[in-house]
Amino acid sequence: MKISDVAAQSGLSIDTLRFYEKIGLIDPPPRDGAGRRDYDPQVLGWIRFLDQLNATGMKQADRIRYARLRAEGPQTCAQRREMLEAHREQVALQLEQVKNTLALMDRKVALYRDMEQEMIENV
Amino acid sequence: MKISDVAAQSGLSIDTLRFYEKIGLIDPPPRDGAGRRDYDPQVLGWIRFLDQLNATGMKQADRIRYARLRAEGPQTCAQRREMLEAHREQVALQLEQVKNTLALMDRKVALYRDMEQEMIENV
DNA sequence: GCTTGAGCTGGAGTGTACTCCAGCCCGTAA
DNA sequence: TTACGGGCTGGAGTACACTCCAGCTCAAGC
Repeated sequence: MKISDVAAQSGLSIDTLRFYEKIGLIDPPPRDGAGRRDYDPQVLGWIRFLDQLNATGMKQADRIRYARLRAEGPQTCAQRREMLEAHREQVALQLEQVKNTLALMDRKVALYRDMEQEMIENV
Repeated sequence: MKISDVAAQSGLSIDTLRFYEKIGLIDPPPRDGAGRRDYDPQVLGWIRFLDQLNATGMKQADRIRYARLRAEGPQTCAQRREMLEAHREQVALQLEQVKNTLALMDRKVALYRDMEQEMIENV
């Protein structure tokens, strides 16, 4: 796959893909005869996972650390598992917080509706 | 309340409190005889709400817009409600994503455990 | 065979959200 | 009465995560 295809299918920009490669989040792909990156489509799954870690607030530095362990091969399973378990706890807390905020916003919206209603009645 | 008390109880730093005031997220509190900020404890509730908007990904610019509407008084209820409803949708999507990621991480952790077990057996 | 477009590199620039600092003032405790 | 500790201001600095740019190469279509 060309870099433009990966960009289109992953939602990352071409610049971001190269940036991720530079900082070690994505393995440098092989190059074609003209020196252009030629990605294995499997990279899409990895990018999706990186996005999910990102969206749940994992820091770049930690994602890089995870990516490096992953690149080292199966002997780093235990460390990767520990990282995921630690992040899992963060995400679980986040889930509670997001639920609370959702409920709070629903209450506030209802409150504002009441206030609007009252203002109409008091004309 | 002194600024140090608000900082201690809100979890924000003193610098951040002054910064929030500067950009319009927090109303400028009255000053004591020596020119020091003297906060109404109610600000704590407002800061907690700001934190929740923050933690659910609302942009600074939008939080400022909301704060400005709030400062304008009850006639801005409808606009604030609209903002909250829009953000509510974002948060609901986020909730789904966080749930998915949590499930994915659980699967991955289980997978890594299996792999570790297998590596032990294959010694 | 020349133009066009995609991709390449290294490095500079951007936006967001703080965070820190110098140099000042003021009120309380020793 | 002087030495602290806490607070003040305006402005500079930082961290993170991209994003953009100049100037180049290469391959393919006309």
